[in-house]
Amino acid sequence: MASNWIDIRDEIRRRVLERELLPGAKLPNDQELAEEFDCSRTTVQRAMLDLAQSGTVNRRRKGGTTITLHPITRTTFDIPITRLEIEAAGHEYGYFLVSRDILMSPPRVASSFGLAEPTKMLRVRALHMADKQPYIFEDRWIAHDTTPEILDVDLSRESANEWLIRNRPYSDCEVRFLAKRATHEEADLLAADVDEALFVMERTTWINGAPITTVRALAKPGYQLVAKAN
Amino acid sequence: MASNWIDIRDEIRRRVLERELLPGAKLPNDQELAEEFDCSRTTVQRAMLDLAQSGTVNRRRKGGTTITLHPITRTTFDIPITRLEIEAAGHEYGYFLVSRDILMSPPRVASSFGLAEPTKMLRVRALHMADKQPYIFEDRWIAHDTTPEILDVDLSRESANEWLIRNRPYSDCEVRFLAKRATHEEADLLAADVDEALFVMERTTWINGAPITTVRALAKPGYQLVAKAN
DNA sequence: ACAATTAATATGTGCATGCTTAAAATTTTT
DNA sequence: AAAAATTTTAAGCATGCACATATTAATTGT
Repeated sequence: MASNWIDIRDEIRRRVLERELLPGAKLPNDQELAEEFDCSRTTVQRAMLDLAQSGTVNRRRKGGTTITLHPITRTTFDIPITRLEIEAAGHEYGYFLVSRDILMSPPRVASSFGLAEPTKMLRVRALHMADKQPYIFEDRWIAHDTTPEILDVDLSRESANEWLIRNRPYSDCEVRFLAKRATHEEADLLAADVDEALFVMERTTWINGAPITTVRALAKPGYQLVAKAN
Repeated sequence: MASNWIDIRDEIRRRVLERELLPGAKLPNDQELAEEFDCSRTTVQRAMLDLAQSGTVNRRRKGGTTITLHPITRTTFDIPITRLEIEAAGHEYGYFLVSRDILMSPPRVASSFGLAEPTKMLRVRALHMADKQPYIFEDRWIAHDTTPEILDVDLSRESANEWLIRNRPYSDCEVRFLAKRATHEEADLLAADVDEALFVMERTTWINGAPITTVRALAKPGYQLVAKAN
């Protein structure tokens, strides 16, 4: 008779799905649910924690538990290291440094860090390849004042991304997905047509508020990011 | 002296950040950590649950807890209902039905449901507008054999999405992000240039294995999806 | 009428204990 | 001796109970 937390979660989820519980509806409190499901309040709590994390319900102390008013699709994407993504797909990984310069960051880059003023940064552009074919082109800006060691790294051998992941921890990360038309140069690098639509992943990282790096990764035409929701 | 679960989580996270714990490293078991942090195993378990869900550690019964070998960027996106997204941004929402037909689904659509054979489906194309400007164009296919009521709905007044959300629960959902070049017609509808790069969100839903709907949403030029990771 | 205080209530946290699972070690079988 | 079946055991996982904390509502004081 007594339920475990997964049964409870699934049953509440079913009630939401079957419209027995409508968006905005208030659930009985944990104690009452525990009686209904013939278990302790802890077990109900465990189920509710999961439902709250998946965005199905909202919980507020004293306010109780309510079904999320406006249904959303909550999706979790794992963005891997490009080399590993390529190798996991069974392809041969290749890496090619396109350019390495110390430049003033353009407004787009400064603003992605939330900075008003452009600063001098290390800009690294590189190409990741799968089975000799272009896969992802990355255009990276590194705040070398917070990570001076990067200036001594041979970036023609290893991608800045992998060096940074091994050596420069970050505390905050912002991710941004968008689409962008290929410029002449980008089309050339990615073996794409000019004006081809490219899928773009931008990532910016900070350590305790200080900028580390921002990268715009342009994927080859046809690239897709897939996830299962719910 | 005794720690709470958030302190423990943050301390483990700090050790990973500071490279005191390297990728692949094995953590002490919950019992030992409980002694170190002067608390019960349950409290450690709670911290570890959180770390596992954020992708920082992997836990295996008997195998113990290890730091994730290949760091990934795990990001959670909440994709809202378009009307609410527009209204939340303080814009006036507009909706316009472009077409409504019963057609054989093309291979692309059949395969997104995992079906080999094309079937007859209801195809609805509609435009969502923000302050009279095109915002998102959606091209939707609905399996009307599993949802026959949709055939009686006046889709010139309400978007199929909102009707479905209110009336047709789903159990599984797949999300896909990509970029696509605007065709003449798409450019026209979205007030974009031909060949403009469009950000595309595709969502396919099922109820217990049976197809419900698949939608390709083309966002206006400049659209971005943003999330904080970690 | 308004602000400050107090009470009530629902969720959150921590601890103790027992259960479940998967890897490793052992035994049995072929 | 190798392979299959079994037992052991070391980990994480789940649950029941008691207490902490936040938020709302009611009450009291000015």
